[in-house]
Amino acid sequence: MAQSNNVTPLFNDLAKIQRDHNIACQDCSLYRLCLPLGLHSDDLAQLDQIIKRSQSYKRRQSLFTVDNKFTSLYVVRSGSFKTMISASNGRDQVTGFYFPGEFIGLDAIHQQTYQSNAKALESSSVCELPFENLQELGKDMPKLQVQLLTRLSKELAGDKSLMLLLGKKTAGEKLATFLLSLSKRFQDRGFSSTEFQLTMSRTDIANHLGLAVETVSRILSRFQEDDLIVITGKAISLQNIGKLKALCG
Amino acid sequence: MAQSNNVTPLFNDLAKIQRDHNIACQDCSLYRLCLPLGLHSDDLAQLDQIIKRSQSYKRRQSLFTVDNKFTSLYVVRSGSFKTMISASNGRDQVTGFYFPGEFIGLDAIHQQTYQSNAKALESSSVCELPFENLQELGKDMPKLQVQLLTRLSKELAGDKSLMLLLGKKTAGEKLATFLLSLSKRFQDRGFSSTEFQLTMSRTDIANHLGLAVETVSRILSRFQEDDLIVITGKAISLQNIGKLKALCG
DNA sequence: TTGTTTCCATGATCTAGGTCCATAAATTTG
DNA sequence: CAAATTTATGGACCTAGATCATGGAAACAA
Repeated sequence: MAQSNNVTPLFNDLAKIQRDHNIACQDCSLYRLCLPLGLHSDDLAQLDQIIKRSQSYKRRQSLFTVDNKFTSLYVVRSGSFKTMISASNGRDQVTGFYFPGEFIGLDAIHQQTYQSNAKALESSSVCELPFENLQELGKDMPKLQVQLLTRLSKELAGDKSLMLLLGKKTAGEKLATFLLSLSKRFQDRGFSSTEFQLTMSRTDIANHLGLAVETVSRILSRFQEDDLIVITGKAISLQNIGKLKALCG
Repeated sequence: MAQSNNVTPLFNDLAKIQRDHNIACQDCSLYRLCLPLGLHSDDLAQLDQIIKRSQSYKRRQSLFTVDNKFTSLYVVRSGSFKTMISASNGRDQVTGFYFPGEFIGLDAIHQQTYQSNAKALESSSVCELPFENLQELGKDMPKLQVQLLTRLSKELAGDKSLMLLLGKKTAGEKLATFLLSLSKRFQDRGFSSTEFQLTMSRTDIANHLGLAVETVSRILSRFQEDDLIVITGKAISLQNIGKLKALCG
């Protein structure tokens, strides 16, 4: 492709990438889901200045790893990430998946070191928010602080639900709940709530839900037999959201 | 006891209770663990004014229940609490236990309604922090905001560890991890790290760890046979913290 | 193109821990 | 205080889902 004799498409792609990455918060399609929500335009301009945009990560590349010094919060701009923590004996737990507009690193604030490994699931990009600058800014911008608290609180509530899932639900209920949670998040982001890509591997899903990979495969096959979903590789289509909801327990 | 002809002990008890409950933040034994950490004394005085102290709850009494309007954060002053969330079919999950100096209700900020039921495990008391006042105060008190963020972040990190426990650990590992987590928290509060009361029922423990009550009983008995612990009803004594740590996985 | 590796699906077996039951101890109530 | 209820323990059995094993399909490298 680099030696293509027609240079226009490549040029356009690059231009588009530039544009997407340098876009100001107020023009960003994620505005509604992201930190600046509710800020006045002059506050927004200040926030804009401290954000480091345009950070790209390839599949499997780490955003940070456990015990790295905590410097910044990250907001997913495009693509997706997973976070993992490890038990002393090597077993690990995928603690979350993160999609555009979602924050990564919130659990690092209290210790000033990152508490997990964060890895890109596909080619992805983030906005980096240096925490010190953010705090500095927050002093004169109460709404920013409220937004941060809200973000943390939301993730906390989500994790409590996940505890219910991990502790009390059957394999089928876990998968149904997981698929609907993804559906909801994609819908909130303006994507289809019924057709999307499972950017994480089956192994990641299994791990996250406290199941074996084999179980995930089997249940997904069963869901397919029951006409609840159609799966083709990583692409999934939810055929009967009502029944899936009923299965969540 | 009310008709005791010697009135002095009762009078003293009441005086003590009064004193304990109205004590100012700066004189509180929980100061080090609580919100005011790092505030200057005039800031502290302001915080003192918005705190509603002296709220007592009896065993089983609710601090709040799901979907109640969120108005305040609570800090445990004495005693202990549990929080629970419910699946649609009645199964529920104990999402946390809370001891003196710990915050309850942080996951309610984002929805403005409480996300769980919070119940006293014994006669307990809390300090109530009306959130609006707290936010108002936070505008001129950056350190207060940082403290709040830190609190949230800490609970978030704890919940991620709990996900690892629920998803990946065996029954024995779960119990060992749980006991050591309590031990650590009591130690931080200046209590014994080896001798304490399990104020929650075996059922609550089982539920929290994603186990059956019977399993909890059996494992605790096994730990006792192996001279790791001594249990007498709700009182527990850790005999071999080293071995317990090794069992955590 | 052909290894090489990673990922996914599915069948066959095994087991940790759940469920069910009975009893005993502790706590609450009247 | 006894009666009633709740809470704790332990045995017998069973099942959901883990583990083991195999083969095929993508993804990746050389």
